[in-house]
Amino acid sequence: MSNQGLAKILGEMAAFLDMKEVEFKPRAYEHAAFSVQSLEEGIGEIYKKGGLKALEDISGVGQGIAERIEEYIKTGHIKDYEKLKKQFPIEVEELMGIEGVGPKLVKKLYQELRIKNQDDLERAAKAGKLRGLEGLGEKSEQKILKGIEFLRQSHGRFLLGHILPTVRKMLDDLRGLPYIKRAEPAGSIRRMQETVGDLDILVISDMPAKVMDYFVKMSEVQEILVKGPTKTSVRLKMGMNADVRVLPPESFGAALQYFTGDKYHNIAVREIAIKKGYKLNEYGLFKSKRLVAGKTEEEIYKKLGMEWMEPEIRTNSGEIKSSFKGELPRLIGYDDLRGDLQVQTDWTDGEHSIKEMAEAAKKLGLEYIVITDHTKRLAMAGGLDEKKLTKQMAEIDKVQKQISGIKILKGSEVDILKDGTLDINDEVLAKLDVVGASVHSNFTMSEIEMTKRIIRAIENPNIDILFHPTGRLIQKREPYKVNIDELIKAAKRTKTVLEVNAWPERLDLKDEYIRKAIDTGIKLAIDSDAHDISHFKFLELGIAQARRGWSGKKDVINTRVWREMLKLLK
DNA sequence: GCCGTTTTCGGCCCGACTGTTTTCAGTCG
Repeated sequence: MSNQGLAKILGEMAAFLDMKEVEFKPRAYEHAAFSVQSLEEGIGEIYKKGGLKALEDISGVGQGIAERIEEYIKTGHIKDYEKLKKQFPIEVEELMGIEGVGPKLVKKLYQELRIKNQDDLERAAKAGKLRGLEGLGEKSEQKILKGIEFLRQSHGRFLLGHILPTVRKMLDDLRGLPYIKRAEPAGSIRRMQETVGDLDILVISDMPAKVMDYFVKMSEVQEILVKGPTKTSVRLKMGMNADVRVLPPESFGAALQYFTGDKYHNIAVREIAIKKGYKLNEYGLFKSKRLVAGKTEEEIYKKLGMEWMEPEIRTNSGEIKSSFKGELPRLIGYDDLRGDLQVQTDWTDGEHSIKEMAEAAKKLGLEYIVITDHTKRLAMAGGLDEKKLTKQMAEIDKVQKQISGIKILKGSEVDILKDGTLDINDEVLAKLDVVGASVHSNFTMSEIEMTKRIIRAIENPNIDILFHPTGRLIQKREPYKVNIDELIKAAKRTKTVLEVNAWPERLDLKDEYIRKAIDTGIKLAIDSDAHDISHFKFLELGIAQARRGWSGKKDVINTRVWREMLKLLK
């Protein structure tokens, strides 16, 4: 039993109900599936702790779906699901994953051609069997084959840190054109989500046709998917899809609003608009046919009785309520960091010397860095032992004398051993300015053991920060099993800072945990984990992560000058 | 089936583009 498994069943039920042309229920099951998918806690745990009531507290889960989830937890099956599956013995999610294939087509394909999965569909399309069906021609066949091909070679979503440079280059190019007055990214990129499905660009121009012609010929573009006067979609060479929409200036704020919030934020805002007697779309906020707001996002939110809110928090997770109350958080700004508390050098697995790293950090406007090379258990990285660490402290003193305008603090990324002890003795740790601790081994322990292990480590009075607290690598490695509530409690009790590691694959803590941590009153550190002079730029991603977790400047210790920052450590 | 900044009943987001159609259904975001 798993959240993923349950979410898949609920998602399939939504699709089956769509195929049966049942009204409204498909959306309800879809919503529930999405919520279950993004749950932090195991569904079994939630049920064990709070029963049916706790299940109903999940967004989009009411009495009916809660009972079916209970049935799933207790028996491993959902009868209603199995009934539907019997009617349609189809890999419905697999089929609908193909671009251009929806529930109606799946139904037709099954009823007419007994197509049950992607392989069946590919075979039928290649054999030219689809074109005979009502409403389908040769082009549909080709489109489906292309969609299957794309699905095979793409891994779906892209890491924000990997695509951001390309996106910014494209935006710069567009902004350089004389007939483009403004070009802004929207969607998950504007929200700075950790992964991005596609790129949405909004443009103001009097010459939409020229914009579209230019756009589809950009060097990043591989092929055109859709080309119209206001909307064009392409596939980029990097594998991601990109959309451009051209809008009149009086609608630009409305379009930004419309295309920035995630689906659930948008639905919620549009419903509020309806209740207040308006209609909200990408062209503006309308009272009957009259445009009442649209030029800026601010005026739209204001007309609806809300305050403008930062894109990063538009996920319908409390921001709308806060906005009505005028209690939106003041998020940490992208220029607020003064230092970086995790930096590796060529003393272990970094590329550059202490001096080179310090100079690069200074160039980026940082006031201080902490040198935190690995310790001896990480033999692979040439981890330092007590003797070498002591030697490095002397070296830092030496380098500090050669460089001004940046403070180099002494630190370490100490390994947390299997039993929660550390691989460097307390006497040496006590001499360092900042000590971070990390788990780099034995990832597969039970949750109880892992939680105990980490808590034991942070109980050490020398450990100031827990680095990359859950150990996940996005799309590569699951976080190790650790009870985050227990960990947060222990961090609070021991005054341990939790890291928001800004490495594109890590972004660890994740946003929900950041919110939990700061609600508990825990301080955070946003670190680049730089192993190279080019890695300090990752700090932006860490700040974005912190913003999505609603953190303010005051929650992050490295927004302070270094002397003040040190005072916040144990 | 869910849900409540007018609701515990009566609603449920909205428009662009495509392919196959002579007026629209399906899909997408």
